[in-house]
Amino acid sequence: MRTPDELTDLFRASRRKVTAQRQCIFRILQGDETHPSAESVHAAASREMETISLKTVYQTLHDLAELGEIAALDVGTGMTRFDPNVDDPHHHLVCRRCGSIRDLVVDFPDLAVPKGADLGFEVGSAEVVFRGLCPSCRDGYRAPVPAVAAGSRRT
Amino acid sequence: MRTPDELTDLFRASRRKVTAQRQCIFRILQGDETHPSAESVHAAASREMETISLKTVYQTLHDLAELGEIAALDVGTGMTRFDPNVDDPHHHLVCRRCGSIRDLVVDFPDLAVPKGADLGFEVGSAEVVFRGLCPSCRDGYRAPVPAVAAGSRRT
DNA sequence: TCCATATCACCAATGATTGTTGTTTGACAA
DNA sequence: TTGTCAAACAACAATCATTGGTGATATGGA
Repeated sequence: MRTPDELTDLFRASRRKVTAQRQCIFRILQGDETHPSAESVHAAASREMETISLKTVYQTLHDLAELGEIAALDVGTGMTRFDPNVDDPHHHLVCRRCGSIRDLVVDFPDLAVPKGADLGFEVGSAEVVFRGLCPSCRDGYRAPVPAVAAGSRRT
Repeated sequence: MRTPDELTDLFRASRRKVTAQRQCIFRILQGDETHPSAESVHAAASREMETISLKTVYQTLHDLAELGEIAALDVGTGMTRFDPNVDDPHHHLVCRRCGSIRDLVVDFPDLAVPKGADLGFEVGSAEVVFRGLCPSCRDGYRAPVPAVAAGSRRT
């Protein structure tokens, strides 16, 4: 993701308006490696702007995703997670207890659909999700698992 | 997944009851390679049993997943998809237009988190999702995209 | 500064999934 | 076969993440 200032220009160039709320969200995402949900971003933004609405946060996150400045991930934690790191290709480690996500910047050279095995699919991209336990959860720390969508029961 | 008869025994052995509804679901899943959603299974079951409730379908699918007889997948199509093929390890091809899923039985030997790169994570499993267009969608066929969860807008 | 329009905050709606409740039914033993 | 009881059923309401209206406000180029 670019800097808040660059994003300001980018938004104006794409006929989008730059509001105080959006700049606040830009700043929050800047350097955030926690792969926050919309809700998390809203919580952080609310600390700076009491009245910012969740809808505004969703809107801005979608705009950023549309511009390719952040990536929207669905790794089965019940909420869409947003990843400001779109500059170097990477995969993800997902904690199956608390849902925390870490980037894994490793290239798997042979990760491609073998010729003839694609069943006619026109394959565009590959994502790898490693599931396991994050250091905290592995060490038996029982943090309250963040509220998770009704339907995201994992096995 | 085992045969309906074997599943009957397995359910009894695990103190679960075997009802007509459950056996109907066993039969529907048997050999199904479409990675159906709970809703799809319910639609198929309704053809045999008018009054079967969606809740019952969810319950049985969860039981089967708990027993390891089917796998619950979240590949970002907005609904949990269920995969009766748990016997040979495989990955998935997901159509980004219509959400159809195909198995890809290919082993990627170097697919592992390199030592030292795991950030303290205790990694248990790896899933690969290839995204692209299925043959129908690639050929320009514009099937009505199945209704998708509100929050599953993909970029 | 002014205007067209994007964005805001608030509230209601949506869709997948789960909780609740009162009734039915499978499993197992007498 | 029948009695018993917990498990499972169907119907309905609730939940959670996310999105759709709507009237008011603020942005950015002229």
